[in-house]
Amino acid sequence: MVTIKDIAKACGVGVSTVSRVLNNRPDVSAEVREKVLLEVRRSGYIPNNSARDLGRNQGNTIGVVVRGTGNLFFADIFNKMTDEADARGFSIIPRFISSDDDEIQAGAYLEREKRLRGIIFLGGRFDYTPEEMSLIDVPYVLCTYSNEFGTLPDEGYSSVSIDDYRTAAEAVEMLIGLGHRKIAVLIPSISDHSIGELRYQGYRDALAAHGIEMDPQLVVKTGSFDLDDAYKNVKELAARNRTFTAMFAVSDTMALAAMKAIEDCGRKVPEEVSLLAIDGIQITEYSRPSLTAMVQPADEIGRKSVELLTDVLKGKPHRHIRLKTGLRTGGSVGKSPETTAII
Amino acid sequence: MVTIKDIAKACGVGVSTVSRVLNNRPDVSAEVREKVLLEVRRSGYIPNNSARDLGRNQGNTIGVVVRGTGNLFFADIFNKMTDEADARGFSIIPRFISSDDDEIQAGAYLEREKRLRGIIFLGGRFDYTPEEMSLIDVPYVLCTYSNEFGTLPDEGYSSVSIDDYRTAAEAVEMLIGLGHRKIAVLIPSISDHSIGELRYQGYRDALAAHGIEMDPQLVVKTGSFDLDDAYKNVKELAARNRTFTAMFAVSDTMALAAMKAIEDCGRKVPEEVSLLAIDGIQITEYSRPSLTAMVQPADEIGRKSVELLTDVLKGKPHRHIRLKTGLRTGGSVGKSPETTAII
DNA sequence: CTGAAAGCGCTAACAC
DNA sequence: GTGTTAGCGCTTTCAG
Repeated sequence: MVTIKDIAKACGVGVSTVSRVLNNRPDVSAEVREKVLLEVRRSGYIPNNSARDLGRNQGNTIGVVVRGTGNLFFADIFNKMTDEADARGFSIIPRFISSDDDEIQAGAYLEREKRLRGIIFLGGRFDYTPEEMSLIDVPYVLCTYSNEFGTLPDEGYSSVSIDDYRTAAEAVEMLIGLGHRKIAVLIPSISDHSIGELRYQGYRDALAAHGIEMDPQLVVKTGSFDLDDAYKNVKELAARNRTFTAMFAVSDTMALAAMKAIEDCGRKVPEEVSLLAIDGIQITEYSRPSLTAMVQPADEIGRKSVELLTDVLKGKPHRHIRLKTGLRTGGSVGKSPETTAII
Repeated sequence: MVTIKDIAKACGVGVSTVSRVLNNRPDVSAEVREKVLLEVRRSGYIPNNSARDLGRNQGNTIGVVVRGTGNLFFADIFNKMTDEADARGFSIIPRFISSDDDEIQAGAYLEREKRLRGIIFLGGRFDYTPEEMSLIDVPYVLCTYSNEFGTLPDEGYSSVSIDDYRTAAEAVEMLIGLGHRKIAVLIPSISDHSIGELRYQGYRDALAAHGIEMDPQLVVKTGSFDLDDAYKNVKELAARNRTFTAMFAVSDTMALAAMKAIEDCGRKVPEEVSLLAIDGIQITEYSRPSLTAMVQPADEIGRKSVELLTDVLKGKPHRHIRLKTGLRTGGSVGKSPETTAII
């Protein structure tokens, strides 16, 4: 194996000079730099990352803790993160944990084990406290969520997310605009201080703003993002309650399960029940009818997360980015059948 | 930061003893081991990976080159790989490349840059030659595919895959058994020396074995695994050809797009057209009708890939594992309408 | 600008 | 069994 010493010897310079060249340090004469670079290329030398990391007592590794396995939306984001990290000279080490596990614990462990420079939390709770986060000693960014229910100072972390509350409210308002009054909501939990809670609030407030009384019967809490749970719960609702004409689902894939459940109960989407969701991953465009969704810009979320983190690593201050969602018009949303009847 | 020296000092032993305990070496007395372990836990000490790697002159990193971004099936597998790697004390560094990129090139670069111990190729071509693979200097395993069209010696690499040819043939035979004769196939390419080609051969041979002449019109080549391409191509076929009563898709998600295309052309699944695919990811169970599929054991594929690689790293010989697929009965497959008519 | 030398934290002989 | 010590390959003072 060719090491920095070999390069130094071959060029008749000291190792520190080679090190300087390798790290683009300015204090090397042009000709020496040229010679070293040439030898590096000739010999196919690639610096040993472990030695580097050990030497400067830090790596170029970013940990990504993905909470919620099987989340197809996260897969897209994660992909883009690795691309962006590569482009910026960082490696990404992923850790997938289930929604039941503690992401902070996982992150803290990963940080020490792998000497991370920073951590990106992809999916998680909104209620961290400074005490809790003190376990994490490197900069971190919350991805797809923020700290709405917690007490973290803004300047202590970065975040990239959509405005969950607003997006949900807009979605529900769109349904209201189409004449829907009995609007169900499909959600893992309304009080877990997680993304679902925020979207639930958007739903609740949108109804209230339009003078619509909320029917607790129509709040379907599944306990998870799992499709099977979504299907079961919606089927149960649809079987015993035929009043609702629309449903707002906090996730794309849950909406797909809901669509099946609703149709399996003999009700048509969108003629009898409209279905609207947040996320907008590609495959839900191919349901029948294709799912209407508030699309999160997955690529941008992934890229921005890495950008923010590396910026902080370079000394820039923490930032909080809110990305816009776009409406993907599908065929799952229509006017309320009751409206139509009245007309 | 707490280091191995701190532990040693606190326990009144030498660093090598601590090292031995940390590495589960047998030559340490039970009581010393106990004491060290206790102090490790008390202090929250976590070994520095870089130093470890440098010390033993090798990392514990496995590279995973994922070819084909957006492949939902791969996401599942990749997940499980990281779990298994963690459990075995390895980290995984992923690299996602598009189907147009060269996975060997990507792997070779990753190997040198990150000092990989081994590489897992998730998705790729089947026609590698030894010359080509000589770029890769560490053990590697081909995941979800093998070297059917190439010239690699079996003992030079590992692989984990299903029997693509057999699985495809079985799928088509199942359709034939239900009276179907005009069976279309949906596939990226029939001659790219990739997974599709193998499955195409299974399709072709199954037809031949049952004396059914293949209709070239019914071979839909999309050029990619992309859903949009699948939709467009199937729609085109369905618009001008109403003879086929069944379609075999080489991937789940393509099948979903096909289902939509077929129904958008006014034909019913499964009454008029049966649809059968390979992969079996969860979400395709929630199409309407739910997709019937030959399910690949994603979890096992992921875990076995890592197991095989780490085994080889321990000195064991390369192995080739063929995992069984299981039929997931959905609602997208039925008897041929022509059969029914005859009865 | 450049080189010598002292670590970074751990592993692995080697001696006891 | 256990401690001592010499590296692993690189970064980074510190002189010059």
